[in-house]
Amino acid sequence: MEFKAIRGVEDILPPESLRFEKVVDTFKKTVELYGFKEVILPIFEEAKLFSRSVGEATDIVQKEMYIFEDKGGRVIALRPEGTASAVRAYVEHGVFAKEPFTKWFYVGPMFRFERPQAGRKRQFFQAGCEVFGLKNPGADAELIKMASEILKRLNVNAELEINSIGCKKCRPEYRRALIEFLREKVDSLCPTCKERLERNPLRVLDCKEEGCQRVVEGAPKITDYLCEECEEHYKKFKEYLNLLGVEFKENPLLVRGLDYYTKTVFEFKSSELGAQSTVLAGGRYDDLVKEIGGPDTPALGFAMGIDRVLLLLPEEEEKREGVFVITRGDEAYRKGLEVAEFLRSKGIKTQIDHRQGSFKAQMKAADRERAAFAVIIGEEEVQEGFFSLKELETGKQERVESLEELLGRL
RNA sequence: GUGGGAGUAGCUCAGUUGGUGGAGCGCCGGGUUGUGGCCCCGGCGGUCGCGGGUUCAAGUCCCGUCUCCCACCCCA
Repeated sequence: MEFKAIRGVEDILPPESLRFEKVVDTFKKTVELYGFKEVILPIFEEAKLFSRSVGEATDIVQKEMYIFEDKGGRVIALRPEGTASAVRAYVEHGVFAKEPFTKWFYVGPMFRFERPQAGRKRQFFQAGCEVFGLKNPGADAELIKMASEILKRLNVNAELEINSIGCKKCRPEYRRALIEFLREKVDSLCPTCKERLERNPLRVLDCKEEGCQRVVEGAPKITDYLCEECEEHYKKFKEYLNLLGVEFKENPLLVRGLDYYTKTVFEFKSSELGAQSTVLAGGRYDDLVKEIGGPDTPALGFAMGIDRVLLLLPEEEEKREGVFVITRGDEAYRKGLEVAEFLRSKGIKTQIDHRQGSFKAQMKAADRERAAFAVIIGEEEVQEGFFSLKELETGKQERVESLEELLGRL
């Protein structure tokens, strides 16, 4: 085969595409219930936007971005995530000046140059939400409640883990304490963690290496180092989660891979997914809007991995719907074309068999297309001026005299 | 980027010590000159991922390469 989709990029054909749409539709309907409105954001941005927001030191920026120079000499990156663009748009259009708080959602492809695996493609799809202008812990709790509602409606079982990673006031102190602790045990750490120690010590906390995990068990906990404001926020946040009936597990080792997070972080994980188990995750990022050039504005959000949700969705049988028109002979075919258009004009999904094969072949097609009814027009029907209407589920067939009567029977 | 497994019909997979490639499902047709699903019969369908090598002879052995899967890593 000469042409193939490139590595890590895949086509989504029917019926999979129908399930994809169902996931997006469920997401949209749920978040709209909470007052979120859609933003449609560009797929590429100035590369600098991502190094600034996601973090210069992160793997996403260091080795996973698709970067190229356009013909105008601009350094462009395909977006590896959605939050950076949302924040940029929020600042660029002065949205903060128009409304006290903002709730946005977006859906679309993201790009990361990684080794492909199930649940990890180079082009993958996220549906995400962002909230700007709310510092209240109730907003955190409601956002997570909404996220759990989306998953529930999709019948996805996932466990929620939460943590607080503090703010720019208290995190540096914890960071110092952690580095100090880890330096003493440096010999027991894996090679990657030895490197992480100085540059990004929090990442050592969720290393899977057994030796590192044993070290981490005795390490200082971020939650013991939170400043008064962060501690109060975390406490209230948990209270509201309980109030809203959201089950969660506190995980003091939960840190996120992107630099912009502050205070609340959370992750929904599924045990049915193997290594790529995170289905939906996010957190608060109170400093990012200012970092991108806007006013000091608290914010929070999450993204859901649509491809991963799709892996968890059961395949279901397609429901019978609509009409399939079967004809025999030229005059009947002409009549059939008219009937099909008539039914469509009344909002009824209708197909007609253009192949002019045997009744048997056409009936088979009607069944395969999962039509609810077959309208049969043959010689007899043309001569006497009626239609035969067959209900495919039951096999019952009846004589229908007019288009109006046909419509009434469907 | 590292380590491991796998690529044979549209799909799921057999294929022995190297000797002219099979099944089930699906698709098309017939059994029913006007009727789907169940059953029976027949048919279409293959560059054995790709390239090279060994051999009289390669799906099978060797080398390279691409893709998928698993783990590391990363993350939604």
